[in-house]
Amino acid sequence: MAALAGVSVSAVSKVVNDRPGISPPTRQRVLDAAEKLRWSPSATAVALRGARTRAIGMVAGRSADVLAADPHFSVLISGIEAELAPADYGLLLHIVGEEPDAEERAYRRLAEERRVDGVILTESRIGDTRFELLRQLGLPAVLVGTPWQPDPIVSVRAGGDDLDQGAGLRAAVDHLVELGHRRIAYVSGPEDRVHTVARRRLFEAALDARGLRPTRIVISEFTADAAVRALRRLLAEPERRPTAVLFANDTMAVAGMSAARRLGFEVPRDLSVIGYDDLPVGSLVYPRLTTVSQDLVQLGRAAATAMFRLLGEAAGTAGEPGADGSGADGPGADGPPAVRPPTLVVRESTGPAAG
Amino acid sequence: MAALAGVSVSAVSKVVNDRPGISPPTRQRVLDAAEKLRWSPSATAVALRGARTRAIGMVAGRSADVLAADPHFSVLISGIEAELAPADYGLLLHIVGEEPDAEERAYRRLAEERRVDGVILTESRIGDTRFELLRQLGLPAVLVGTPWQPDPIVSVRAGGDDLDQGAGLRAAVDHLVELGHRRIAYVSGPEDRVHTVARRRLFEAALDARGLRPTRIVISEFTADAAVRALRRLLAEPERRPTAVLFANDTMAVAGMSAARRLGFEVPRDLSVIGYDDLPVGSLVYPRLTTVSQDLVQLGRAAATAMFRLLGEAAGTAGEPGADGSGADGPGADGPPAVRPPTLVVRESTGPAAG
DNA sequence: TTGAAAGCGCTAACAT
DNA sequence: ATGTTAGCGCTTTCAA
Repeated sequence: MAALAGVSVSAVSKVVNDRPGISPPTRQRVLDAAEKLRWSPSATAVALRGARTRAIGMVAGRSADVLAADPHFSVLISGIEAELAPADYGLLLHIVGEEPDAEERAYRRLAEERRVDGVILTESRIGDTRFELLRQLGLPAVLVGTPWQPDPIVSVRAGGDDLDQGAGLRAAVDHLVELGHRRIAYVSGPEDRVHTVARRRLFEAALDARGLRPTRIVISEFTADAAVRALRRLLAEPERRPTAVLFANDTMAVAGMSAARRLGFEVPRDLSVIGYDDLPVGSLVYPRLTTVSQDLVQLGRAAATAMFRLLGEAAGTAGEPGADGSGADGPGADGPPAVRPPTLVVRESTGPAAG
Repeated sequence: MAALAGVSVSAVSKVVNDRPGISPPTRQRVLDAAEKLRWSPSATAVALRGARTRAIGMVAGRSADVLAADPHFSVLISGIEAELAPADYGLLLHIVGEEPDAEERAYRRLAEERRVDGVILTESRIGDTRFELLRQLGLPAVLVGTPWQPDPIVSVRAGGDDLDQGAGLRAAVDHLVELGHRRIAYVSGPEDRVHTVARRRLFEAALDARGLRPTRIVISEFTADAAVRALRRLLAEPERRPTAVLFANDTMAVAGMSAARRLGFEVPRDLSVIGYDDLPVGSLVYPRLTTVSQDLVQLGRAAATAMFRLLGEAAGTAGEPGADGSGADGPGADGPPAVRPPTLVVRESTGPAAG
């Protein structure tokens, strides 16, 4: 456009980027022309020139249908987008299969092809190699969760500093103990994830603090079927039967409740059930699920904010270093991304211990 | 890279694009160099040059938390991604608020900034203005669903041609009638969506075919609360009380079942319930939800495939017109994207009519 | 078979 | 205050 509609190319550039050295009349003419032609700078050209793509990447190393069944991920994405959208950033999603190198390839492409300014990682794993990879690739990264070992990667998690991480689980155990429960079981997920292990440990610690030991810990998988199987085993032997069960997440807890009901146990009369995450499904079912709630949407927002901060610093070499305060310019660097610690939400799936 | 690691820039270009006019040795040298340097063409530069961004856009005109609560969308995305990923296409997501012009702005940006090669639309609406807008913008578009009025836009839906669209609902009604139900209610969603109206009509037609009339049709909203309220009204007057209820989607159906249970009605003993979509949540609950199943993942794949076809044609003006058959090149143009018609999946939430 | 060179739409020096 | 110009990393004629 530019030349055709008014003046010269650099004038246009200066106007759209709010650079000084433009007279009000010229400025206005450019704005008018842009308006009339419905023109706006080509993102590709800008990216080519300046290395800013205004897109953040996410790679999900799971199959499409597993992902579809797991709302956790989509809730997180909602949060991330909530922050990205106003800054006019896009989210570039890449769902790759379960094969380990598919994931690595995806990150490599993202980096080599310069498609995104940075990536957000989730599902922190034990022995995670992604941080190192991303560092090699020079791709700014933010982790949602806790690194498996001390690592300089930027990360966000509910409760911020680790001190508050266990608050929800402690409240859950206290709640059960006050209801008279003494035999409390925990159904964990696959322990190659950091958060899975952390939650289980936090649970054990909370129980320990009340002088109790877990009745059972069943390591299973993150699927509804696995939850059902775990519950079945838990309820099989009458003499060791728990009166309450905590699950590693809401989906498993809901599946567990159904299984209990199917086996003839009424919730919460015969068995109390507690989930983790506080997904919408928890209040859809009957009885409504008591759960440890963490603000996943907020967590997503925090991750995006942290990413903006990271990019702001990275771009600091040549960009606008000061506070021009004009807003509407994307990455702002204000307060630290704080996410409230997990809390217990008592609904209907917990009650006094049977007998 | 190129020059440094071997020969000349155009040689490299020819190699990576499988263009003729390269001797095997040269070719090999380029490949080796690229391998060693872990180099691959910059997506931005390619896009700038050739108008292909290898990204598809999607704009969701809903607030982040509404979206989070609705798995429908994420399942669809899984399907789309399943097709995009192997072709090395990315999905650029934009979640904008409910404000009407925010959505339009998002599409405009996508088009003006040339960030994507095309967009996939969902949630076909009555009086939808998006097709026209996209046409103006010159952005290739594929609709998941049926246009509200005859429109040249490319669209995909379960059952392909409209003839089979009602199969699931007919089966559902037949199933209920055979179980002895005569008073069958339908809880619809907001009728500004095409599919909402279509499903309700299909239901009425199916009922009509059996010589019955719907006991009640309650237009509500697509939320769990609304479903609960609707059900409450439905069960309020004993003399007109239905023995079976169909819901416009699974989430509402699950919420409805819980509400029934809370009101003292046992499902399916006192009330049969049928959902629509067949989302994972349906088999998580007790009793497991009988539902009209459509293959949402497949629908997503079909949309992506249709998009590739569209892009292939659009690019045909200057691109490779023939069948070079080398694969790995992205948009293939094979069979038509067929998605199986909706079918009834009978689980546990339906049973013989009470009394 | 290979290389040189002209842009794609922008931004940032450098003139004017 | 404004215009000119050299690339960013590629693809693609066109010459050699």
